[in-house]
Amino acid sequence: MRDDSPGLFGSPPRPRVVPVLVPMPAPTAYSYAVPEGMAVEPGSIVQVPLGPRQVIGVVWDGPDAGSVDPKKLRAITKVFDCPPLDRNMRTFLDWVASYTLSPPGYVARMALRAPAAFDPEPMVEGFRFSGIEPEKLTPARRKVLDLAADGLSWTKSGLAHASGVSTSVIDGLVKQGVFETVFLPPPPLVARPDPEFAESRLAGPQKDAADEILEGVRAGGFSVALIDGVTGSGKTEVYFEAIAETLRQGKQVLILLPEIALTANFLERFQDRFGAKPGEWHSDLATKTREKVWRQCATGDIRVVAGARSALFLPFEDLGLIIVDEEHDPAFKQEDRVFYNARDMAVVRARISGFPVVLVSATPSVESQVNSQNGRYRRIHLPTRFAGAALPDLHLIDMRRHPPERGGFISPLLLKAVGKTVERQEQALLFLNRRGYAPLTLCRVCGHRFQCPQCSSWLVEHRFRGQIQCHQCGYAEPTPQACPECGTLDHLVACGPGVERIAEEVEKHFPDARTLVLSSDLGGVKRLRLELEAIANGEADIVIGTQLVAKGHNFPLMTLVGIVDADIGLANGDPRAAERTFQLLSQVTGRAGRTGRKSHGLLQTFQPMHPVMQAIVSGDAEAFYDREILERERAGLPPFGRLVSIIISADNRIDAETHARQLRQAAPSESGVAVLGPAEAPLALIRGRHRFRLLVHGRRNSDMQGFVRTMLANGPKERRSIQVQVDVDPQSFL
DNA sequence: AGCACGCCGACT
DNA sequence: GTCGGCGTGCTC
Repeated sequence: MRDDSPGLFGSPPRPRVVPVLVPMPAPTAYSYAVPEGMAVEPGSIVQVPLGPRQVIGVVWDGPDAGSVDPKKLRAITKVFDCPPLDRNMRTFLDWVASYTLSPPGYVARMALRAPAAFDPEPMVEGFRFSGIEPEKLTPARRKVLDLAADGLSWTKSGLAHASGVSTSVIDGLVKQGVFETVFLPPPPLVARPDPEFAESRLAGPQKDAADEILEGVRAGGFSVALIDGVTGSGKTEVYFEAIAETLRQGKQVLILLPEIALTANFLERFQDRFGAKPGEWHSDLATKTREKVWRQCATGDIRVVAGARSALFLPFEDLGLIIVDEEHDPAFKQEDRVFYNARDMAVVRARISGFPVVLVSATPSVESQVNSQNGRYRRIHLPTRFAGAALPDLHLIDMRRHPPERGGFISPLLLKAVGKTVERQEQALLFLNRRGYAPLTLCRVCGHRFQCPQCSSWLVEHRFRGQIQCHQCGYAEPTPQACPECGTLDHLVACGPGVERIAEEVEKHFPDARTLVLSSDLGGVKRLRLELEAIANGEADIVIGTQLVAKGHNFPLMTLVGIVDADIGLANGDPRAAERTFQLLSQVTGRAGRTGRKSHGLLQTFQPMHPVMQAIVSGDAEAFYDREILERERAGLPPFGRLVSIIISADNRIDAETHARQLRQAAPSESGVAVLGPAEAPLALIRGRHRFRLLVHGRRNSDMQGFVRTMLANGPKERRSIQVQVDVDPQSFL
């Protein structure tokens, strides 16, 4: 119990009260009392009581609002022995909360995603030669003592291993007092990368590009560079030099990669240059490792982290550079809870802390293109491939003029090209971004379509597995023989192609060729690895692959890339459809042409005049971007406008949440949707520098309507809801 | 987010 | 008569 005896002047001593962010959707920090003798400061990571349980929170900035009923006030349970989140980190978290319209407690929680990392790692038990000779010196004991005679400390297993004896030998020596127990700091997770480990082999344009980036790194302070260049132009080698320079300055480095690109291949390349692996951070890290990485980032033991988007919220001790590789990749966007794009938030974190960011992509996002055109980002262009590897020759196949034979999906032109490639004993890649056998199955008798019982999207037949699967929620069942609607047997018909169906067609035409399907659903990572290796060793002639072939894997023997349906994704209502298609097709066709031999790309399309198709075959990316930028500007889409809907929930939270979910799914991808209570709404509206329109939920919304009318020019729209659209200048994150 | 509480429909 | 679904309110 607290001391509540009267103070010197008669009034009870008031406990110190501090704001604490707790993992809850509350609009502001909660207030907690600091027990006598407990030392906390802004950024301290603490445990506090919240309702019936204990939660992790962070002491926040500013004086406590003092508005909480003192009777409600509870005390902080404990402070963790852990570096507090620094001022810049706190500013960053506040900024992200405000920009994404998210509760600050949720954003803070993203920085505290390591359950038991907040207390120091336990010391490791070790042993040191005490100077006392053993009574009996056996050969095994001799070996151990030879190693440990210098008085350095060893772990038990380390010493046993190094001297080639079993641990019981050590146990015996410890018992006799030959070794004394010491406690060692836990070993670092990864070794320190050495900027001088391997000499940089850059020359020509790569060298110039690296020099230009180094200039920014040496100058210090905030800057953004955008490196662009085709696959194989040496982008990674160039940014490795920026990392080396930052390490020389004694600062930490973060490399953000799309989840899938965090491959062994990348880690090896890093190790070849720096002599050690970077720390890794991604969603399927073991809890223990996760905690170690978090902790060692905070203490500075880890100098470089390569991670997925959530690594942006690690509490680095002294971060000095962020690299965002494949910056255009949609995987940088988080679309649940806190909606953010890690690429943009990386720029914000760098601006707040005052250090450089390097964005990297062969096919930059339209946003970054705009930012580099208007001078916000420094553009660094790598014009050529390494070692003279040529880009493939690209051509369109007009599917209206060269249709496939009945029941097929590959035009005679593409089949011919595949045939020739196989004859020359080279490899061909057929790309189709559709898993399974057919995207839709229906009954020829009654027209029944197989739909997911859980989420109502189409069930996709997977013939290899004998299943029909939902690609939305993962639901699966064995492929039925009879129609569940009318019961007719054997009248189910597959509509449209998937990779399995393309494989079937290929095997029909080239029965002697070795055909391989690469798809994320066919076996785990291990199998995929083996298959990629087999392809590199020339153990396949024709590879049929989904999206995953676009991501960073190289196929040195590939001389033909055929895009089965280049038009997929052009007409799906996403305002980024054209951009995505452009990026995907560029990445896939970039897989070929690293052999030194002549290579080709053939794109099957029904829209040969479409600007995306034209830009791809002509290699004129600028033309595509210029056009896309104009269209976006005209439509007020990102990067020129951001749609933010604020839903004010008066008395029906469930409806409002459902509505919010719908809006999030339907709206352009950079939009924000916030659900607020009536009390919070005015605050949010005034705080933001937004222009907007509103959506109010609830039956009792007359008071809301009055509020909205005075707040905004346009009043209530529908009976129960008023939409507020907030257009935020997306550049305001700078 | 989690948890308790209170309100209505369907059952041992 | 209760069990349990869902909707609502509260947590410093």
